[in-house]
Amino acid sequence: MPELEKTYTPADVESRWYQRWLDDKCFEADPARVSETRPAYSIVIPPPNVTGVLHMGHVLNNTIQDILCRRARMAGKEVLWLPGTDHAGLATQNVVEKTLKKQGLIKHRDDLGREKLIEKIWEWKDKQGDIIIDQLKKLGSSCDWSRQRFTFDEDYNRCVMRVFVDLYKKGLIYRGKRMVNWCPSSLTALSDEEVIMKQQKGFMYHFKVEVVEAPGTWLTIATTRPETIPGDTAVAVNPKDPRYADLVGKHIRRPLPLENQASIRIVADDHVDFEFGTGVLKVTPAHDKADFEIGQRHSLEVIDVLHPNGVLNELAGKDLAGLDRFEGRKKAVELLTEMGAMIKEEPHQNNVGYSERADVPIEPRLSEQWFLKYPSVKESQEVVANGTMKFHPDRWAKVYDHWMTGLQDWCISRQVWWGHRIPVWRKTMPYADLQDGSPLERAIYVLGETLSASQETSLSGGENDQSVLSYQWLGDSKTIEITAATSSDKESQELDRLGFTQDPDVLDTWFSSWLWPFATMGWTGDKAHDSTIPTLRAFYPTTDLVTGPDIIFFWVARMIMAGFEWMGELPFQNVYYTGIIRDKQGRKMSKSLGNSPDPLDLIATYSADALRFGIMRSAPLGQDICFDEKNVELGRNFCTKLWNAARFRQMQGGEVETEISAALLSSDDKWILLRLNTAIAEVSTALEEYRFSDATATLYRFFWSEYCDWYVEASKAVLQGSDAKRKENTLAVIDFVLGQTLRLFHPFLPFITEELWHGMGFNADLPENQGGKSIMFAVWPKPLDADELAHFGILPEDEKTANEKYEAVNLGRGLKSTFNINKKVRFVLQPNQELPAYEIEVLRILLNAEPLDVDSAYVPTKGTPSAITPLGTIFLPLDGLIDIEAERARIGKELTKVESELEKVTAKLADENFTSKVPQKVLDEHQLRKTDWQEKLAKLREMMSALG
RNA sequence: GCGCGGUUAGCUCAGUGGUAGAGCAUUGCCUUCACACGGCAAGGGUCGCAGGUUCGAACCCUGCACCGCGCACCA
Repeated sequence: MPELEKTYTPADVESRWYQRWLDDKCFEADPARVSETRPAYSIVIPPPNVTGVLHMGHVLNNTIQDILCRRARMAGKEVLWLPGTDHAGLATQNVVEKTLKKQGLIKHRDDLGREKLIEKIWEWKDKQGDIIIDQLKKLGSSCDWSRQRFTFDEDYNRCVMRVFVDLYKKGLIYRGKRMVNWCPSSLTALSDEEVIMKQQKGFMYHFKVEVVEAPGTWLTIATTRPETIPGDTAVAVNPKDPRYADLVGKHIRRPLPLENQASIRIVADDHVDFEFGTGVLKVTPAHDKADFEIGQRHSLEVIDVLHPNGVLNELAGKDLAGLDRFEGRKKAVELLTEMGAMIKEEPHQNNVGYSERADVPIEPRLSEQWFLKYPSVKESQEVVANGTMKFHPDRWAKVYDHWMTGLQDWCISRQVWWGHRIPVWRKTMPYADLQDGSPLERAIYVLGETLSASQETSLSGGENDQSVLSYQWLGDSKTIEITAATSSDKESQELDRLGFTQDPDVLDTWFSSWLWPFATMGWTGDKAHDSTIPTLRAFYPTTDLVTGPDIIFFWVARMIMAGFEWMGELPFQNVYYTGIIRDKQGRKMSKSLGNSPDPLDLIATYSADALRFGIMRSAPLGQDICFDEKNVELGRNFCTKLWNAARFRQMQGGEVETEISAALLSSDDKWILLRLNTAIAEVSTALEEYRFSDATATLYRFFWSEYCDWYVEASKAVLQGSDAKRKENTLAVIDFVLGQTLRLFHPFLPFITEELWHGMGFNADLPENQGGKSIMFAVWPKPLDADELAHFGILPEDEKTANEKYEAVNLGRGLKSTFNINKKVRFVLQPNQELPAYEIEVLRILLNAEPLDVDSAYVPTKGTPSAITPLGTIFLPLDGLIDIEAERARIGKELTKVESELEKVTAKLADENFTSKVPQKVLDEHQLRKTDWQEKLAKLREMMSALG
């Protein structure tokens, strides 16, 4: 056995083993190895942004995935943990643009232009993109890096294109002019999910307007956005509101812009709540979703007074034009005040939608965008509702169901450059020109003859290449607008060549992410071909998904729908939702607060194992995690303890023993084997139920208190003794327990367990693929079954035997502590049963007694402290140092407690209400308790009177 | 407004009807030949509040309060 270093140096060990695992291809999944006896287990990683750096959320999430994967490997499964990164459209473009600006290379992205900027981003990606991957490796993540994917790599892009065209063909994707969430900072449309509502403290402004038909009659309007008054094209009241009934149909004079105080209609609309404000609503169809709808109902004009970047335009009037929307608000208030229209402004709290990414208020804006009607909704909703797919914790199923019930079409187009470009081309041309064109054009021409006003047809007819053409005759019936959507490279090149213009927009990042579980496995969309792809066949659907509940709509729900739509099957069987990491004060960790520790610093200080253990220990199922560095420190301490316990074993010498002789087992041996059984069962169950903090708690308790504090200390009676045979047997027990323990720990602490596995020689004599090469393939422990326990002669009551001994030790130590004795000291035991020499020796060692006299006839000096234990009475003779008062006080205190407990239980048993209704088992328990307390009381009284 | 989660020792949390628990922190003692990143021991809780069910409630029911989150939303 090679000797273990006195101190553990994780940095060296961790990098050395990680490299070794890579070299040995330990993480690589082989579909060919999957069989009935070797089932597949798979996870796809939630791909971190390419620009990202590892934060505590990643640590939590990936540690959990790694634990699941490593445990699955040990359970004999063929494991695929498929890694990769997300191109993260807008976020990445922002980061690169910002950097280029900082470097003074550009002032605006237009300085570079679309193609050049995309080139720059690719450069950035190639240079910076793998940072987070390297960081995941530092954490110990056992991903199959040979299969690493990127949501914008060539094959992946093809998947996205194919899916788009497929949905387009199915009529689920459409283009339309709608009110969308517009981000004035990023200058793009956003989906509803990317808008977060924030509570705002602002003002409600009340201003008056005069009714045109009845001069002198004024209406008061309440608004939070006076800067949009120039865009007002009506005011609305509730049709049932008696206050304004006679004004409907009349007009008011719009106060702004000053140079164009148009007369606008008073309309009646149910949307208006007459309790709110003054019951009069200004209607700005261009800048409010509800107002837009009112506008539709009443055919109102739409006046857009804002530039896309949130600056007021010329339609806002000369006073406001050129001002930012917030400055414009102040200015509008000033103008209203000057003209005497302002009545009051009062503080007002309302909710404003913010762009999640840019953190600025969004503007509802009418624009032409691409929308998707979600596919496979019904199956997706059902699969979770009926429990076929399980959410952990399951309360998220309700949240999911609620969202799925109220699905709104998804705005999938983004006005940025970095992303999958919408594969739609357009060209307007005289129909006649098609006749002499390219084969494609001629084909269109031929089809065109049969076209009515607008029609769709498939172009290629090929099975793989999907494309669809649609036509729209323009007014003169001689010109047509041709729209082509295609996922074929060849066709898109042809379209470019023919002067078709591709749609400038790119797709929402999540439109690629939702294909992740199958697009990463080689999916092409060609059913015949896909059914032959070994990876897809073996590993889809995946087993578990581990993610944060914050992306349940963004990602999880959409992946489920995509899974059904293109694979005809759910994408994963279980979804585990992690908690959100908070700091000690309960605040969410964020860059801006600077309260998120750098995981790499933590790894450098405490080791990756320590970080993993620390975070798992504080991550209960379904709760947010309150992160405290103390937990990582504790993880480090735990690793040190493990290291030293292994060293202790090594210092006892001898080879690794495997044969345990039943005949030579001590009560302590039997006890630790039973405790190990319990630990194995608890950890296994906890992992199956995704209760990671419970699993670590069990490991901690078992190893630290049960194994180290009790078992190892007790077995020193044998190890320091002279019986070589017994010593050898105890070492065999220790080796067995340590070997099993290392296995149990491995998913949590991959590095140190691997180091010790080899350092202790546990790998020797094991087959290559079952622990010989790496502990990660060692068989997961299972508790000794009834036959094995019988073989070793272990009975359930053996646990009690040892426990009684340990209780006696506790009480003896308590005596010592009470009297401030901290040296080896003489104890006397008056036993209530026959005790073997071995047990007495264990007691002596654990009590640190010198000597421990066993004497049934012992007569203590008056005032000798004593304790009643399950093994008899223990005395601590203090020759000459007796403090009778102190002992009397101690016993007195205990007497009080015992008396009150006895009183309670006696009262209960005397109550007929209790005794007549309670089950027999509970009654027996109480009876027993009563007897115990009575016995104790008697002994204590005896002790008290012995004090004189 | 609707929904979800939480409220137990100074802190972080276990504990789904029968004697209130763990780790950390605190305090005291101990450098004993695996480990001071250690060992031994001690103190510390009317289980958010108010009702109810029950022989018995931290646990089940009702209401309330506070903290956090999600959805919706009235200008």
